[in-house]
Amino acid sequence: MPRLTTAARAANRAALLDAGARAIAEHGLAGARIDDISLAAGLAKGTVYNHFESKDALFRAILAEACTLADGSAAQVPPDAPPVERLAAFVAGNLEWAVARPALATVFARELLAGDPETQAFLLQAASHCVGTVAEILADNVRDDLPPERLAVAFMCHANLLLGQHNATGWPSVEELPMLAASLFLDGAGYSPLANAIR
Amino acid sequence: MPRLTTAARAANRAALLDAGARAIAEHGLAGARIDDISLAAGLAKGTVYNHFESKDALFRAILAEACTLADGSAAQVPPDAPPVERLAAFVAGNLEWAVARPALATVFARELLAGDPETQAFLLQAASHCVGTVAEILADNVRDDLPPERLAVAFMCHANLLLGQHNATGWPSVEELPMLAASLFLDGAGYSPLANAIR
Amino acid sequence: MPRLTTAARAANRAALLDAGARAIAEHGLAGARIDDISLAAGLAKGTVYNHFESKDALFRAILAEACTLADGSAAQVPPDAPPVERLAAFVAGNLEWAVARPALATVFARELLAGDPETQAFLLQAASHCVGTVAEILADNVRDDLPPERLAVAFMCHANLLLGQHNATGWPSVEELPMLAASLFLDGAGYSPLANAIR
Amino acid sequence: MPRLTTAARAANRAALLDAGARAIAEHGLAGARIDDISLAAGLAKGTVYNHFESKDALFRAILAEACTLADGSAAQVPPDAPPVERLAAFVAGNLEWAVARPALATVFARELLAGDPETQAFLLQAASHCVGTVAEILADNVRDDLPPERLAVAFMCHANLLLGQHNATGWPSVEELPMLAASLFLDGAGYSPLANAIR
DNA sequence: GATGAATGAGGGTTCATTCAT
DNA sequence: TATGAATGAACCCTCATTCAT
Repeated sequence: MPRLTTAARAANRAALLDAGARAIAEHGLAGARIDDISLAAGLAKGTVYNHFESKDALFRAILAEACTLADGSAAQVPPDAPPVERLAAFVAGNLEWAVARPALATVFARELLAGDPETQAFLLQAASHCVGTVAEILADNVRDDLPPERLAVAFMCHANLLLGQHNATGWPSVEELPMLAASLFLDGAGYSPLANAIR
Repeated sequence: MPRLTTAARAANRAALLDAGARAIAEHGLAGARIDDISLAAGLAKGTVYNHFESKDALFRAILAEACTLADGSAAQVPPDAPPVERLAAFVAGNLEWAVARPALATVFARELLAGDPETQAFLLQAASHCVGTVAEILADNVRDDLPPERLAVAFMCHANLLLGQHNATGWPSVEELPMLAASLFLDGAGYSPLANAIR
Repeated sequence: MPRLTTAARAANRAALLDAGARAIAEHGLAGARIDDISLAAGLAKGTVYNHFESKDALFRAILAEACTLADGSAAQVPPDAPPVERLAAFVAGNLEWAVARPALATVFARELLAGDPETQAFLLQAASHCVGTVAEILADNVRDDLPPERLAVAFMCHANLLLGQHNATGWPSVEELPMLAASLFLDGAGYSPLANAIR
Repeated sequence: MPRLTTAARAANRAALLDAGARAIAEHGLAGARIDDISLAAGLAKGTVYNHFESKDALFRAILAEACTLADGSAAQVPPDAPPVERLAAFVAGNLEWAVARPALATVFARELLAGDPETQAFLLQAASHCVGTVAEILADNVRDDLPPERLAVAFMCHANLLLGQHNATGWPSVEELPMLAASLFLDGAGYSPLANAIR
């Protein structure tokens, strides 16, 4: 079996993942039809089952791909910088793939925000490096009464909420979004002249 | 000679709304079965359709009920108090029904956070009084670069995220949740000695 | 139980028969809903079952009413007249109620033309006087190779077909329809100068 | 790599059309169950929906098949012959498929005679060649007061009525039916010695 | 007798999954 | 390996009928 076939096979798999993310982003998991996904990928229905055990396995693979991208973004956060800038860099890194693959980002955000517990657990485990990085940023820089790991997830949700705002209304722009997310999270939305002054 | 059992009819409708919220909270809209909902309400399948046009109409009625409860909570926010306390009172008011009817709150939060645009638009319109109250609280107390209406929705999402935390892990407790939500939102998670000092 | 109530009860029954005929004419037996019928009669759903055993019994009662009217028309055919005129008189008599109650006529015609065997048998028995009258007219005036009873039914179908034409297109008019039906049936549509000459 | 079993697929479609015609002839459209139709065709319920959009689309396809057969019969009517014989040939041609597929003929006749206006319009359009042929035969050979197209439909109904007689009672026989239909239609049922003499 | 809410069997339709080619 | 027709369990919804008031 020549390696060209292997490359084509990988391309088919990637096409299915992409088409699946787009269908699920638009119609939800239950509303996305295997038939439509395979057609959008330029393949036949049955081919989906040559690559994935089931619709659910396809869904999981899509989430896993998003987690891999998120983990990759986390790896590029500069180690030595103020917390606000590290958080903003984290958001900016994720924004790169989220802008390139908006459907994938939509699915990822939706499950992170409101997925059932099982799916959320899967995400946290598959994106553990990502969560750990954010938690580490926050660990020494937040109020003592807040557990860092939970805040890390909260921050990711918070950033995704802003991305939803951007997708829906254009505000905030891609350029301002990372710093806005970071500063809103750390300093709040309140009008604090003193806090702003020292920032 | 109209039916005299108007009260019984209303009770049946309420039972269907409650059973529907519970089923949808657990299995999602697509996964909730009309048959199960009616049985959980102690009624037969067909009775659902004496009260609601379709599964989707039932879903909408459930969301509308949540919006009504949210609007009611908003009406009880004290007019003269510091913003943090008004926000906390808003959260506390909603917490009352959210704790009494966790499934309803779950459905409401999920759609507010991650519903499709159509559903989100429905929610904002059905809970417009609620959104308006929060926006009014925030209007004079947030950084100038942030539109109050959007922040109002963001705050509601933010509080629901914390409620999700509470339901999943027990933290934060019902008592501390309102003030935590309000202060996190206004002042951020950052360690700001000066800001904390003046708070 | 006072007799006024009895009259009202009869009126309710008549209203149900009329509404039933209209609903069935428009939507067919399967498509006509008991709910709609009772509402159109100004009554509630359950009342139908105070007057008729079942939907099917209502249907049968509607057909029986049509048969009664048809039998009445047959009774008024003049005994001493040329066959063509007697047939025309038969058609004209039926046209009176058919024009007054088009829905009832539609249901009657449809079942006569294309009802299932059971229903057709019911009609022939319920309208036996009517069929007998036509058969008697035809008995001595048709080709020897044709059985009169079957021709009687054929003639009634034939006349109903023309009524359908009238209802759909306005042609032939109510005035010309009876004689057209009779003459077409007896003399055919062919251009027969000799036959026409002696007619 | 398209499916190679195109022939098998066509056979399945034909089996569904045939089973559908038989079920609808026996129970009516509303009374025919998709489940029974598919089982009678040796297929599973869902397969019906691989071939037809809906029950109604299946019904339409059945009618269309009858119209195609009717059009084919019309094409074989000899061009140069007396009108009576051309009409009889038309009936004989249709009798061939009607005898081979009695259920299909029953459905076709029922809708032609008593279908709702929409269905009748569909039939006339789908069998336009057939109607045109009969109208052309009648055009120069009927009384001046009769529009040929309407008579064409009337003749088809008339012939179907006789076919119904044949199916129900055995009279008239298949052999005598075509000429009886033609002569009854053109010359009527009346005892016209002169007309008969010149025929 | 009239009412209309409740009932639940019944049936049309969907779609994830299988498997012969 | 890719294909796509076949499968059938699952599920929403309809509506004739019942019966407590």
